[in-house]
Amino acid sequence: MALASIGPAPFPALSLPFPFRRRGGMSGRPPRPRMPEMPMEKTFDAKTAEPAVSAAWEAAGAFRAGANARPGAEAFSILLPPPNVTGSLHMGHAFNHTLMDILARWHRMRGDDVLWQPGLDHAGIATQMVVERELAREGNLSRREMGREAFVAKVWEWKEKSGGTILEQSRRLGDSFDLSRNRFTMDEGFHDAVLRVFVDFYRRGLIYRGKRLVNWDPHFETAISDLEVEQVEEKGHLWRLRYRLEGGETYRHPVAFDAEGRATGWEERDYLVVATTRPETMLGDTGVAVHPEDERYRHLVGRTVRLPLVGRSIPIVADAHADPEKGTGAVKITPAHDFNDWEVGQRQGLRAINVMDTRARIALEGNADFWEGADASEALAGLDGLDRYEARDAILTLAEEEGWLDGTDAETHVVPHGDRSKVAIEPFLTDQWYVDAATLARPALAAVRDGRTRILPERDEKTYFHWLENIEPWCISRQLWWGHQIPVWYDEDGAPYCAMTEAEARAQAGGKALTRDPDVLDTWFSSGIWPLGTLGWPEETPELERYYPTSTLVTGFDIIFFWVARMMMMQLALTGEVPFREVYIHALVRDEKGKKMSKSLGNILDPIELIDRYGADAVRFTLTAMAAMGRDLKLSEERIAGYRNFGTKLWNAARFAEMNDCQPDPGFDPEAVTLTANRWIVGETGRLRETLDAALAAYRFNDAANALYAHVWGKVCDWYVELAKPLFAGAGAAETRATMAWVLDQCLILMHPVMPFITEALWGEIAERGKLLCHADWPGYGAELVDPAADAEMNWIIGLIEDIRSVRAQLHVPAGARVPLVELELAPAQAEALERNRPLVERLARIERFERAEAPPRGAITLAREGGTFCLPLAGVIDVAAERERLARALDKLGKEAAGLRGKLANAAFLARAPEDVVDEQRARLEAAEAEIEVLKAAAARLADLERGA
RNA sequence: GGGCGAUUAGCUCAGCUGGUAGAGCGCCUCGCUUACACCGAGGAUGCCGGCGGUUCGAGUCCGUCAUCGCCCA
Repeated sequence: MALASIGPAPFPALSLPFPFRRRGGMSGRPPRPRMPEMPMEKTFDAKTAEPAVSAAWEAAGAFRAGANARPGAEAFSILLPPPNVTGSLHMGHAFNHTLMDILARWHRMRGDDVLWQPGLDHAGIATQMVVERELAREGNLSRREMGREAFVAKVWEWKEKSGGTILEQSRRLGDSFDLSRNRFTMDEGFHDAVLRVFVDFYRRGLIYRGKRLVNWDPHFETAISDLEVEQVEEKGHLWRLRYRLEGGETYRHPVAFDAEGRATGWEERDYLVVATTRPETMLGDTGVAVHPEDERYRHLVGRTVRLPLVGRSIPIVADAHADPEKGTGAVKITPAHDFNDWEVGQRQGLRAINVMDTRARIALEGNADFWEGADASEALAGLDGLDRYEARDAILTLAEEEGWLDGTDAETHVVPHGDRSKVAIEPFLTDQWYVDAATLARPALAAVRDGRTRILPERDEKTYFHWLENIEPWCISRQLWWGHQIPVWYDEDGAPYCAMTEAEARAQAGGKALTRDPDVLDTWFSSGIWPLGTLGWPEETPELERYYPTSTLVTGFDIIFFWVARMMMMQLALTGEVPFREVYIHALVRDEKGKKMSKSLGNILDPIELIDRYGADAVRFTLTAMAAMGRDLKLSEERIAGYRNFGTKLWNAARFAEMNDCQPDPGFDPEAVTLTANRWIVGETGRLRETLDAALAAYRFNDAANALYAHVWGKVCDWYVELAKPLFAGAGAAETRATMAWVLDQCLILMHPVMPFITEALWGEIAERGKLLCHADWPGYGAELVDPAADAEMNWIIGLIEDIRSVRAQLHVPAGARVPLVELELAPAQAEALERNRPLVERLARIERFERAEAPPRGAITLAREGGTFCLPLAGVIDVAAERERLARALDKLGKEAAGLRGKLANAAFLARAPEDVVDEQRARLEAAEAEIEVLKAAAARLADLERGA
């Protein structure tokens, strides 16, 4: 022991200074003897220690791919979901990163070849938005004014300047990713890989161009994919418009009904009433649909109506899309501005007339499609150029004036909105590029179905299947400037040439003049190849060979579709191999009331602020402890404070060890210790390692955190440290000191993945070490360290101490008073146990002396324990009434338990059908309960005597 | 409308394969016993949402209803 106490360090000094270490190393001086005048502080100072620990890790290159890998190690690779360049660390990242970091550190300590790959996403629309806003604030030219090239240059400039702060912030959390391998989705190599995928998919027919309705974002003036659309419920109106029948047609329309719903009154009409939530789109109407079985309108199918305002003659068609129950049962059809209407139009052969521009303003001038069959009018001219909502009002006003507004009803309905712009999406007819997602989905489904990739929790596997089974073509072109420009060139006739470079495209075109498609790719198209792209694909790099497929993907449920499913599809299409073997999907971090954290609600907890206040370890431990699989976590600051206290507890246990000269002994053999308490805590440590590994292997992070907490606080601090105090004064002092040092070292090692900073700091604080803690060997011991005899003995002793304390407290024995303990009956095993551990009981239960007696002294309190009966002679000291109550409470509880057990054991079916060991267990419990009842009854009787006598 | 999930101590939640209901915080009573007051000792608190079923045995499995939440349309 006491190895470091004199002379030079037992290990060659580390090449890395520990600025947080006060002894040795710090100022370049050789290690000095212990300096009792400089004890550890009472609390861990996270603010100063964390940067120092980070610096030590970095100086050592501790997180480089393969660091600390043993020869022939298995690879463990994990990808950081690349945050947006514009991003900053929020609680969701903190949670996500903490879980990944735990896995990475755990595997690294186990000697696996760990690669944790970090990087950033260019995040097309989000970044373009941020930079545009910046430009406006600084009074610069707008995007359009400066032009594409200059704008993109600005974005790059901005990215260099302020992008990637999130990775800096991640270091505060302790993220152990390999920053030397940092990648960006717009890096040159990555860009080439993205284009290659496009070209490859194009050639294989997996990417195609199509003219169809897309979700158009009028704010950003770009197409977006289905996933980027949010359905928002809104209060709106249903307007009824009258479209006049052509050719002087009239019909009888039912207007009065009897109780059974039969028509009893009719009126003669020369018009059809259509109901709509979007009157402004009527300019593009090319039909009216009624349900084929709707008796009210059946006879009108095939006739035409005249579109008000426009004068276009449009047919009445029979289509099941028209719901007789909704509105008037007749619905206007605008194929160019509504997804359902588009379908109807396709089925019924109706024209699609686009009446808006890219900003969702009415666009009639020069609109040949529109004017075909329409009558020019002043009213129409007045609508041209109006915003869609202004146009709505104008049209309604005209309808009222002209008498074709039939009526208005209030209605709530669901309106699609852009998830970034928050404006209503306009279904818009354009040419876009699509990925044939259905084809790509098949292998992605198969890979999860046959277990090549496992998705946890299972529930999310279902979500994944459901989405892929019903997948729609993926629109990947965006009318933005920031992103990977689509590698397609067109000749004068509009024929496309897809190639990696313009030169190649020109060669394909036979030298014709070409212009490049101005659009860029959906951000998710490039992040979709994150696994391959970061490892150097399409080159056959050693990293690709070593780390692909990656081991685990840890990510939130909100990007299962956006990212996880698409990575599966794309990687499989490119290599035939899955991108990851396991996917762990975690839930959302919410505020303490369960609300989603959002800027507008102002309920954001900023992880950096919390780290400043409580330290990164506390934040990490909290997130880990709350990470029950698949459940959202409600984060409260109190909880974080609680786990900060936990760190302090560990710190003080180490401080206690230091004050008592417990130095790690490299030759310590945990199996060789002899004292019961030492054998017991060694066994507990063995159990912890097994529990912890099992929990981490199963992604049961909360189980891991709770096991650590229960061990460190509940076992080591509450009991072992207290037990060690008397032992330090006795014959086993040396063994106990060594065991204490070992136990604490094991705590540091096992806690390190979750609380890396405080453990690394303590590791350096306690002794000179050959290695950083983050590279310490993960132990392989387990339950073989458990000595059942020592375990049973210690638990019996602990139970006895607890009983005595409980009695003392309940009977208001002054906390400082020492009392005698009288042994009445004691089985041989228990007698030996007590004999061996007398000093522990004496100190922890505040016993004055041990006595033996045949019968309980008058006025004594009786304690019944398995294998022994004790008394505390407290006559005169105790509160008799309180004791009566205590006994009554105890007897009541035991009585209930015994009754339950008796009932069970009297049940013939139970005896016949339950497994033998269960039956035996119940019998043993009944016996124990009955024995205790006897003892307590006797005690109650004596107490009654005492009360009568007194 | 379709799918998924939740309902357990005052609060926030664990409870994996059915076999004595747990944790943290909060609360109450004591306590500066030299590791720790970011602490220690002790204590109180549960028709495990309702109903029905399977089982020797159900918080745990099945059905159903209610309430809440999320995703998709």
